[in-house]
Amino acid sequence: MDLQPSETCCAPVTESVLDEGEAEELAGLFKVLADPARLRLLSMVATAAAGEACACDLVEPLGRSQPTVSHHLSLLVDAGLLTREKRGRWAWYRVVPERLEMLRTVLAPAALSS
Amino acid sequence: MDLQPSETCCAPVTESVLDEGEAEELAGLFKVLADPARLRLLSMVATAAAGEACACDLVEPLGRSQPTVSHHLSLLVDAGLLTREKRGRWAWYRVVPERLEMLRTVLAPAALSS
DNA sequence: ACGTTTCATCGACGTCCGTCGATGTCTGGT
DNA sequence: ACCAGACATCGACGGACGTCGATGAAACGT
Repeated sequence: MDLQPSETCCAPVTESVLDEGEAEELAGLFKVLADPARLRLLSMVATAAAGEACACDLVEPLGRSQPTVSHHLSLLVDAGLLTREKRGRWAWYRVVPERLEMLRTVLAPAALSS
Repeated sequence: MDLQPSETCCAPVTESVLDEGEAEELAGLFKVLADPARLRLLSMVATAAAGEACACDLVEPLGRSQPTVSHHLSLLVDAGLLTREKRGRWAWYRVVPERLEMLRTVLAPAALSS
């Protein structure tokens, strides 16, 4: 389930009715954000010093097991919201601002109302 | 599960680390958007003429049963994304732009990077 | 008063998903 | 070569959720 390819998924929800495909793709993206653990991980990485965070520093503050944290981070990466870079034994994560911007665009209000 | 009361849930995800409560509340909101049927309903109401749509006009284009459509609309209303007004035998729905704007704010990039 | 229409609610079923312990994989140090 | 540490993957369990048919509630027309 890799969502990255289509960087510009859909027009704003308020602009035209989404077809099944667009809706499915967008829903998949929102589904990744629809979990408190993943939202906190995203938030932790976003606010980390130097703009990146090591997975080793996320397990304890999140309060979940290491496999669970790894699982959630993988989903965030697959959704294009984070990037993973392995350096030595550690994995470093960064947010992808363009991806957040894309979601903001989708939620934008109608440009002009009739 | 009524989410309306707190109109301004959280600071942007990129600003400070969300605590469990904020994350849970935000996740609940995104969960409502994390379904293709609900996204299409939201889109249909948003693009409807006069800014409102009758439930009777949403069942057929969505391609789901009437109870299912009603269920999804109720979730959207509970999440504060739609309002419902009953006029006679019909139920009319409108989008709540402030709610979408709130979500856009949460996804906003950091104001300034170090 | 009765039937019809519109919509919400209920109960049930199947599937998806978050979670964990156990295990595998790779890296670096001794 | 061996061990230890960091992380990903696997398999399994339990709960949450989308879906539908059946039913309930309310409003309108005749």
